[in-house]
Amino acid sequence: MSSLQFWKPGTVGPGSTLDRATEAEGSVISSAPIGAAVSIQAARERLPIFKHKEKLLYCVENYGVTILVGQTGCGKTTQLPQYLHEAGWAADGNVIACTQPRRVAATSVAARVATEVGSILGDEVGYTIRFEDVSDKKRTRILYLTDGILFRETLLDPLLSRYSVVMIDEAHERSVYTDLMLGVLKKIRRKRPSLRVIVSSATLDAAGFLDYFSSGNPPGEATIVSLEGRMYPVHIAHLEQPTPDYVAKAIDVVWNINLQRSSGDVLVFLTGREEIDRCLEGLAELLPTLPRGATRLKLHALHSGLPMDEQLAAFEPAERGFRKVIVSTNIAEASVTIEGIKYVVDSGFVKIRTYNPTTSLSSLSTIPVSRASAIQRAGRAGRTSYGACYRLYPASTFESLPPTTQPEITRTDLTTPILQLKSLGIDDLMKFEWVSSPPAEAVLRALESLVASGMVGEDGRLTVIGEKVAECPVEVNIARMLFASKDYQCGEEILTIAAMTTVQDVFVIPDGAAGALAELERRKFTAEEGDHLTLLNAYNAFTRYGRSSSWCKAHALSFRALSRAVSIRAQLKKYMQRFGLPIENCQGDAKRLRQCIVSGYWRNGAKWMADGTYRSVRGNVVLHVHPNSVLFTRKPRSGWVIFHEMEETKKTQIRILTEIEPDWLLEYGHKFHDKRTGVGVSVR
DNA sequence: GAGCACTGC
Repeated sequence: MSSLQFWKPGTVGPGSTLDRATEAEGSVISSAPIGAAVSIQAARERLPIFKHKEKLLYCVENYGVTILVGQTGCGKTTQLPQYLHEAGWAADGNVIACTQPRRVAATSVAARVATEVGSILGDEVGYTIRFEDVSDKKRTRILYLTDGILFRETLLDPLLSRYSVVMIDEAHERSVYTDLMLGVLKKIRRKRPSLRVIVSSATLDAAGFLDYFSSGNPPGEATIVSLEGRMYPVHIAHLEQPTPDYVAKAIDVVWNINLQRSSGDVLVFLTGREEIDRCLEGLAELLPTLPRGATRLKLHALHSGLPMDEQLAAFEPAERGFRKVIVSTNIAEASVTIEGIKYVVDSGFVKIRTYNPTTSLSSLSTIPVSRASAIQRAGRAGRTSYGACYRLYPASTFESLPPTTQPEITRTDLTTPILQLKSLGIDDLMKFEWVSSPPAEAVLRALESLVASGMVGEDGRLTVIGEKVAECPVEVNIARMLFASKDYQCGEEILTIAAMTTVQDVFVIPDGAAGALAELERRKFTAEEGDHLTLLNAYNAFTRYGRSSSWCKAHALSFRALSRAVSIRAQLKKYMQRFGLPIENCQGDAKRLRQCIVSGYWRNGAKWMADGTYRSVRGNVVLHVHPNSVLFTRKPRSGWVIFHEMEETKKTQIRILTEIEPDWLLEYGHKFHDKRTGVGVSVR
């Protein structure tokens, strides 16, 4: 067993967030004309330090766009909206909006600010997230919402006329909706210059946002505000040599931290469930060799696939005499904060989903993290006291990492975003000002698929059904299926299937012997026809047995997923009623149901092969059935299926399958054949 | 015959 002696001490470079974190608390406020002050570092050096919040107000009041740099904990999210309120920005019925990429952030921040203001949550201060609107249309002055909700609001009110200020918080995370919102806000400000925009980021790439808003606009002035957060210094150490196996190295390092370093919990960043389990097994094997008198270890896994109670267990403080070790995915980088972490072990890798528009395949691959991510991970060690971060790669590797992660909009399926942009009247997508442009191929393929599915006409404009589908908060294929349910008289069941395919991880599979048990439980719901109907059975059983969490546990179902499906179903039901779609029961006619599913997913047909794999109708790709499918072990009687989605991991896998008749595919293939190549679906 | 990073409407 090696010791920690080989660690080469080092610090993060000047100008990085961590470096600045060691500075005294206080706020730096700067203002400079657009174009002149593109460098935030330069602006910081030039400009005076103010400690009075009035100065902050002044800056925002005078200029249209504000770029805000401040790391977690500096109070930008909670304080700035309050300053704006005090300064009168919420007068005359105006609302100050602050967007968050995640639901938990929107709710928890709103609760805190409501307390600080001395108001009841939902009165002067409120929040809006999907399924939950805790705000008052007349009384709420400061509103926290998810960026997805605000984007949806632009579909109804294209100028966002109820807001005087929109603050896009955590913009550095660059979620799809953050990027779409920024694009739309730039457009809105041309028509309504009185709308103030604040873009808030924890990393220094914020200067890019300033460039974005200033380009193509008449000369004006923008403001750069920089707030310093309160954080403790974190000592950074790198490996001298790269390691061939970072999981083994992580085990080694955690073990040595425990033997050689003072008390404090350890957080390990790995990429996925498999690595986490391997790391925890390795540590568990070492436990019997722990010297007498050494601190004992309490081991926790943390990833989104775990049931809620197991996730929460990782947040509980360890018992006296124990050191907590949490082995986590990227979920601990930004989504959750764990108190008491003093040591971070960073593999330097992350699993990321990318979409290939040419093959319409999304794949999950392990890639090196960005420098911004590595800094963010290290920062997790310095929230309650000084800490240390052990990077399982050399310092030279850190320097060669990309500065930031590729924005999601550049590596995702654009079908839904483009449908929504068109609904906003943005028809010429080549002229839309993206913060980061997605690949042209991705835009073209998305347009093609919208034309093929009848959402967009040959003129490039939305069709009547396209307008309606754009309003529905589901993907296009599901919306098509909902609309088709009128013809097949099965709205009630299709509504459930739509909700159940939207949530993931319905069937819980515990490890080991319990896994086999879960498999047996799942068979109770199995429908011969395939996974869609199996999901329908599970949902119906869930509601029949009182939506109880203990019932779910006994039947290896995820209570969280099913509860979410109930909410989504209720929301989609409202849309169906609004569009005058009947919600009829199919009277047990599974054939009608399956035909209705094909109406949305006819492009996802596949043919069974003798070796147990499938071939896709489009492209003749070799497909493997996901082990979770009820058709994993069975040949479909007709030899044909349609599937909900395909994904590339080690192999190309298809999930959620239903057996169909091949001529159903032909029916839709003729109706909506591929306009570009002139080739329809061939079923032979 | 075997597996899924994380969000959001």
